[in-house]
Amino acid sequence: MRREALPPDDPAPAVVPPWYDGSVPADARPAVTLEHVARAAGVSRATASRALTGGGPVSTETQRQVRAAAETLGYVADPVARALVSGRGTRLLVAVVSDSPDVLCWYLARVVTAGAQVLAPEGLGVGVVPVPRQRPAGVLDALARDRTVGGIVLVNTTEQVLAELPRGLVGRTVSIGVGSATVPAVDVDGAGAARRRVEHLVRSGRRRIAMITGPSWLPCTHRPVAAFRAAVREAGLPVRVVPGGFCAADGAAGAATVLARWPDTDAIVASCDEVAFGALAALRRSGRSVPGDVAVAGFDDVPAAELTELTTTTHPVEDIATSAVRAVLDGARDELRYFPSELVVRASA
Amino acid sequence: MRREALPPDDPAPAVVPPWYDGSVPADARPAVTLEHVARAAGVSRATASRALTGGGPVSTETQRQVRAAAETLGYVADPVARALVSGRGTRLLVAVVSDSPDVLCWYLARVVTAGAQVLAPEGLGVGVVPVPRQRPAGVLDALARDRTVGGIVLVNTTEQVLAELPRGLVGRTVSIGVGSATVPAVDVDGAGAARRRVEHLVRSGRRRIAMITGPSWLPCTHRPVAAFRAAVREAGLPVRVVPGGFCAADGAAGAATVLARWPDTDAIVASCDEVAFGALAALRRSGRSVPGDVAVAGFDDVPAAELTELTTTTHPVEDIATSAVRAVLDGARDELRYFPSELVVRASA
DNA sequence: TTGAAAGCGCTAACAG
DNA sequence: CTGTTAGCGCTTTCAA
Repeated sequence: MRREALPPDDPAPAVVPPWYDGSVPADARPAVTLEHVARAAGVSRATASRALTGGGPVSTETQRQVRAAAETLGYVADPVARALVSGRGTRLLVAVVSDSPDVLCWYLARVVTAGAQVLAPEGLGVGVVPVPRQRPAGVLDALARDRTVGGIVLVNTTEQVLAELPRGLVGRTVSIGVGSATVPAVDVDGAGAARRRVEHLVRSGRRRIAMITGPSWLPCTHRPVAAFRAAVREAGLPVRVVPGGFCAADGAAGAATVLARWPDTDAIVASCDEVAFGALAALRRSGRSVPGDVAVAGFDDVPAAELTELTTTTHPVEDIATSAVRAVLDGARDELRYFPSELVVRASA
Repeated sequence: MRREALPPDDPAPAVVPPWYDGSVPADARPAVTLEHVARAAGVSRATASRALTGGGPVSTETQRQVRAAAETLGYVADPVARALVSGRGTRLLVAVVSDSPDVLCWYLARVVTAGAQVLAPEGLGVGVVPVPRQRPAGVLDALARDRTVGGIVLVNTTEQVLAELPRGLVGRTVSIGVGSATVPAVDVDGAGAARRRVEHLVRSGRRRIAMITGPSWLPCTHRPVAAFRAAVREAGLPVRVVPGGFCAADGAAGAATVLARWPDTDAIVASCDEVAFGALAALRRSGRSVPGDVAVAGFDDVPAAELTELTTTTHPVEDIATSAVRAVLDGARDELRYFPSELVVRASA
């Protein structure tokens, strides 16, 4: 048996089993396995496993020795083997709640990439899977049953998705946006972002401020709207809110509605930069000058915002995604957490 | 033994082994395994495996039966188990050659996300790993040794990385950009993009066209430069080329150099949109009007290009990434392939 | 508290 | 061409 013949001090055995001589390169084998660590520490594989994972009783002394051995040997548990036996999975999925199959937008891309960077050192990967908004249960059940998935990060979460989340996914699912009793959530402080923009506009003399909201089916957009209402009301200003979305077209339509309903509007707060760009275009078409007649403030601080001198608030997408992924890795039992959004004053407001 | 007791027609055994009663939900087990397929087809697991993977001799009739059984049972091979035994890995890594650890840019994000979408249905994931430009060998060797990595997509590939690619990675590595005898490559047709922009500029009356190049350490930027030189020379125009990069600052510096060296320049071709934006800013600072005095054409067609009315050429990043990932999955033996880049005429040129 | 042993689902050598 | 057998590296029972 190869394992018997293995010298304890040889982390990379010279004898290559024949089945590795084929298509798979010999050096694709792990340099150091649990067996090596166990031998170095003078214990069994089982004990070494317990010491390393904390999944059972081990004496403190043994644990110390095993950990030291693992450290010196540079041992990293093979996620593949671990996943096979424990069913913990080798990848984390970003589940995007969406009606359209074309789920690729800059926001999702940033979430996925941040996740990929966090997970790569752990030997894990990320995937993207669309979840139909109307009937999410089918896809969610399939994910729960899929041995390769270790956890889920929910994007564009709705109440329905939260309600229909299979029990098997609880404890390894984290939402970006709204959460529930069983699903912790992380999000940007959209309420603060709304408040800060209103405060800035009021400070600079605006008195008739309108908001173009995000898509109403998306629960995480409700908080900023509520915060906007509260902020303008506190300032003694009229509450002007029109429904919108996240696209430039929504911004153009929203701005048109605003101008039709309240022609004296002197500032527009948009749900995101894209919507602000649409509003900007509509404003110019209507003959209004920005920021002369109407000030415009966006949200996200995308690269184009700097280019077009759009006043906006930041959106730390990478921080949020990283935190969500870490939370999944850590058992998804943290509380809701909001990440700060800062005002970036440029020419448009 | 559980396997013996398993009725052939019960794809999801009712008896749950005790070790699945813990933290791992029972339904995380695969509904139907190779064993079920084999029994249904009346053959051994080994034969079923051969029939399904094509990795050995099987009679056509047996193969047909096994495939039919797999089909009706809805069998999908567990990538985890497959990876464990075959060493084929459970994830694909996007290896970004870069000096800075901050490898996150929109381009990489699009590549990673496209990859994640292609790989998710296969039960595989993606990861991102930075590769130091100066001494890539260490990281590359580690990747070759890592059992969890199934393949590599190289981004920002240099000759040195290609030369130092471990043998174990050959056959499962594809480059986006330049390739080599052992590493197939896919890329955008940057040469065509350069030529098309020059032709458009010449058609619209420009006669003194300068190019701001990409980073010179990046081999895939050389082709567009060569194409630019050839195109202006063919048109009987002076060849004006200054070194640049991919950032707005490179564009600003490049434009300043161009104006200092050839003040009568009437058009600038940029290595990418970001550089074009920088050039635009520098041009305006110098009092030149765009497109009146100087036309500017970019490359990539990022969202901001539409917003700022920048004439540019498209960059089908998702198509390229998808094709690279598929090529890795298929054994990385395809030829070099260029994806077309189309001219998008807007106000700036 | 520890070790021996079983086995996750699959592939590949080997003998028939 | 097929079945038997032996594991991949790890976790988890179970008995000591």
